[in-house]
Amino acid sequence: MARVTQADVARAAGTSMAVVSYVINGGPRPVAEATRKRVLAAIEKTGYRPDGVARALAAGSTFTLGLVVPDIANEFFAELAGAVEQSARAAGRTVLLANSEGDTATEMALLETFLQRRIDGVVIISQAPEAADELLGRANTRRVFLGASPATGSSIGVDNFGGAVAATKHLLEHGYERIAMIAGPAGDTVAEARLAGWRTALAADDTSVAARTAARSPGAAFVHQPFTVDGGYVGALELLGSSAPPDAVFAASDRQAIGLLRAAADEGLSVPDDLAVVTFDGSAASAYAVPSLTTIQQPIAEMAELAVRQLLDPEAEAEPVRAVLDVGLVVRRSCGCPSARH
Amino acid sequence: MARVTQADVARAAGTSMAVVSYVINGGPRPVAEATRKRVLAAIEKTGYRPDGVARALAAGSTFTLGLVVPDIANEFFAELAGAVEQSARAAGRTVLLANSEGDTATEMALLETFLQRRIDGVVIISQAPEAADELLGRANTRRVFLGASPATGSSIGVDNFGGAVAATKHLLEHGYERIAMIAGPAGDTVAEARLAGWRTALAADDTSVAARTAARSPGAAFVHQPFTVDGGYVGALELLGSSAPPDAVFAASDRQAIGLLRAAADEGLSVPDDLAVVTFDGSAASAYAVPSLTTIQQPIAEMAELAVRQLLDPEAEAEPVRAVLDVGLVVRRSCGCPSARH
DNA sequence: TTGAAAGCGCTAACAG
DNA sequence: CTGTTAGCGCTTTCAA
Repeated sequence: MARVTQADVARAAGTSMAVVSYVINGGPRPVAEATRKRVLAAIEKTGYRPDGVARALAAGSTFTLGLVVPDIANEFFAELAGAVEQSARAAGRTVLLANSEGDTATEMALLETFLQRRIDGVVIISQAPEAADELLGRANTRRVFLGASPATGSSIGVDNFGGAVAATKHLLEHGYERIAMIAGPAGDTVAEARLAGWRTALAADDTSVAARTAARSPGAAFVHQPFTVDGGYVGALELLGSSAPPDAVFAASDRQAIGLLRAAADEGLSVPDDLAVVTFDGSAASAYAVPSLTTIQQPIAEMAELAVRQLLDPEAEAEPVRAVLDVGLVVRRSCGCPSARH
Repeated sequence: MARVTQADVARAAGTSMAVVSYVINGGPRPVAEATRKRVLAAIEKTGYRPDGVARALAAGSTFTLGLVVPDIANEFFAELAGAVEQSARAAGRTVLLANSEGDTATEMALLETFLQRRIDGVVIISQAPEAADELLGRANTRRVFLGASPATGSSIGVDNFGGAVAATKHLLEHGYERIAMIAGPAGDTVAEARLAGWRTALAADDTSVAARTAARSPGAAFVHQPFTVDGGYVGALELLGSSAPPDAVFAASDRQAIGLLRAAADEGLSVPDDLAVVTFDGSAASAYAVPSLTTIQQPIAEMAELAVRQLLDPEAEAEPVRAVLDVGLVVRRSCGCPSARH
């Protein structure tokens, strides 16, 4: 009933612990084929299971990656977490998941416990990139930031500005004239980039009333709201209740768009007929919504894969990635495109 | 730059490693207040961070819990994962999250890596409860099953049967006569319990056409589908396309209900006017859907809390919990209740 | 109340 | 190619 250790296996195989270790790890010394077979048989026979903790202590690696997200119940982060876990698993690593709840102090506390557990690296969607980077740097721990990132070091993001421009342009091409925006929290880098994209696209389109409106009273046509369903709901009500309600809205995230849909329904507005919507993220929820949401799709799997590779690749140690991935417009129903499936 | 160890702290405090350990862990031996202060100061000064791996090896506990869910991108599981993580964190534990992808082999492999990492216990939503229980039992690892569970051991579930009865009854009270069901996968215990509840409620209501229909051709009024949005979509199309389409549907999960909503929209059916819907789970998505979904609410936080407590409580070791928690009907718009908010 | 030292189970020099 | 052994950093027994 006691735990089977490497020593037991060695005894059963009539060899030494070192050799057992070599066959398990495929190195660092070669082992004769016959010996290898005997060891494997002994492992089988004894039901030996390597002790990851002891191995981590001796080898100096836990084979574990940490992932910090603001909110795992947010489908976008849930999908990302799933993708990271998959990439990590493919690389023989396990992932420790933590929720910062969008709170800086919690985030730092989580990183602290990660460090205590000696994770090999962390993927983080940070609320305070500089502070997080500094802490991890001091602990000499590899890290890659998704979204908001510190001035230096590895980060993977998407072209938030370009995506927002594309989204807004699409709405403009539909002929909508009062294109409002539900933006993310003020000060958030990602949110600001999307907001800037929307502004830029409108400004470039001098025929639109929206452009003139935005230019004259830049505060009128958008609202800052958290990246939540509720944020989208509240923001939408505000926009729709204004003296000059929009005929289209660009929501900075799928979560907000879901809230916007709910608000439109409450106001008796039909989407896209009375109000067109384009959003940002491309989580599965955007496809399932009624009506389905035209959205700027983030390459989730690619981001996850890239992040994990950067963390694990010994070569990559020296030179950080500063990736800005492309996003694509996925046309569905909510923008009013007649040809869209669903 | 090298790692600060307990020995460094001991040196800085002018004491021994043992004493440092005592103050960090608050035992098992008492420490003079003055010494304690010196040690604390030394920890501060050196920037010492305990090594969780070494501690785990020496103490025999990793302070880590494992959680296995079928699919983290499913909002219900995501919410559950969030709740488990929160409960675990409150108890000073970290959680290792893994996705079985609904696959038995993957599930077993994940449990195997958990065991290697010597997690202190696991919370699992299993595809193969008996096999999982056997594996964990052999490894002497504490576990609690959520949903499907083995014949013995700790499990926490909800009253699936009762909830389904309540959901169906509610539809019956509305006066709907052809109440169909999108059931979960055939053979799944949870799915079968919900299906049985629906059947029972219909059978008890001898005035309804649905009851007669179900009694005469039990295969006609329900379809087995996976617990996914797509499953709901496909199932709904099948039901709606039948020669005697339903005027109400009970979906076995929120995910399926989302798909059902989409299918209804595609068919030009308005919910709840043309088709009433009640679902099961009560994830946040059910509240955000348009129309908002009347649902059987599972007590997610309570389940998580109970599970973590059972895993950690030394007393609980001997006697397993076999909890069946109550569920409640949350009335929203999709069932046709006029008074419902949204 | 404190300290010395024996492990926890494994990896990887190093020596053969 | 194989074996011996010194740690990895911490907890805890045991003796002082």
